[in-house]
Amino acid sequence: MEPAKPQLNSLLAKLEEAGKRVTSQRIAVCEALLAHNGHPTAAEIWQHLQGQHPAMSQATVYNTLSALEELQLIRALDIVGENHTHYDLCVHPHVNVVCTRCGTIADVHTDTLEALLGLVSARSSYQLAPQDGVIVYGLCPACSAKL
Amino acid sequence: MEPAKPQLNSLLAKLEEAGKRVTSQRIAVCEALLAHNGHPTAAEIWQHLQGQHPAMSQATVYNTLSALEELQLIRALDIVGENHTHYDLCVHPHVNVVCTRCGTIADVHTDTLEALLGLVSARSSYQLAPQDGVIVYGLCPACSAKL
DNA sequence: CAGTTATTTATAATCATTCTAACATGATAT
DNA sequence: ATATCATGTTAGAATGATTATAAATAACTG
Ligand SMILES: [Mn+2]
Ligand SMILES: [Mn+2]
Ligand SMILES: [Zn+2]
Ligand SMILES: [Zn+2]
Repeated sequence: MEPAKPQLNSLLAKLEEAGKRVTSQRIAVCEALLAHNGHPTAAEIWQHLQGQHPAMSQATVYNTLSALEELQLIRALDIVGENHTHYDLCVHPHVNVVCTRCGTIADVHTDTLEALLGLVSARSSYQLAPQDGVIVYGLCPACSAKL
Repeated sequence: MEPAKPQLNSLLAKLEEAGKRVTSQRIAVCEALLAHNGHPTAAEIWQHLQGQHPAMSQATVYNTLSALEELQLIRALDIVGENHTHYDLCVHPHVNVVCTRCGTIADVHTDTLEALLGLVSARSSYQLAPQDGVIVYGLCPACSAKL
């Protein structure tokens, strides 16, 4: 049900298509995004790159993530209670379920979300972005058990 | 369709019930929240109170909002691209539609959201908070027209 | 009232993110 | 190729919302 993970080549192709240069730093950030299977933060990407690209500046990570976000190749998730922005490689609309205790994020893919977005667009007259996802909050099974 | 705005007395009663003292500062913050019909930030609340309560510290506004949030009397909204947290007095699950150009927030109340949340809870096994709402992003009619 | 605790205040500290300016790199045009 | 120009990278400084601290104040208890 859930869409296939994007390929490195397609990310780089779209960067180039947008007139951005495909630098070694941008390739590395894209690779790190693909390597992380969840919803990484800028700091996590930067840390992950310290081994292979020790000269990489944090600003470059931030700049690259911003560029990818503007091209709608990734999505920024601002999560209440966390001070780092998380990024989502999956730009197909889906629900991100965040545990308010431990921060674990689960993805739920369902066409009920698309139904909701259609309804919201019609009712509000807002033009929604085609890859709008949502965040909901709760307790993950492990944290629920611990209470 | 949308639930009635909460009363000042009910907010204060729940604070007291939770063992919190009902101070003049907390009353003022609650009043300011009720007076603002939208989704105010801490800074907006504090500015609004400058006239009547010029000695009110920003920390008190932050502390009061945190207390109200913990008691689930208000909800924090972290919006991508804005650096201030917004607060929502309406804790009935609904969709907050944010304009990515001008920041205007519209509310959409629909039971499709509750259907979605039920489905998400079942599929993810997370225990969702009873007043979980969501945020979606788009262009408001006015901003759409300007492009 | 006196004793205890919660709250408020002013201020400083935190820290994720953005800005700056110098340098490096890649593309383009002679 | 070499010069020129635009774009990207870097280290470090600046920003600014939020949080922490510690002293002063206000509310509750008996
Ligand atoms: Mn996701
Ligand atoms: Mn709302
Ligand atoms: Zn958890
Ligand atoms: Zn707008």
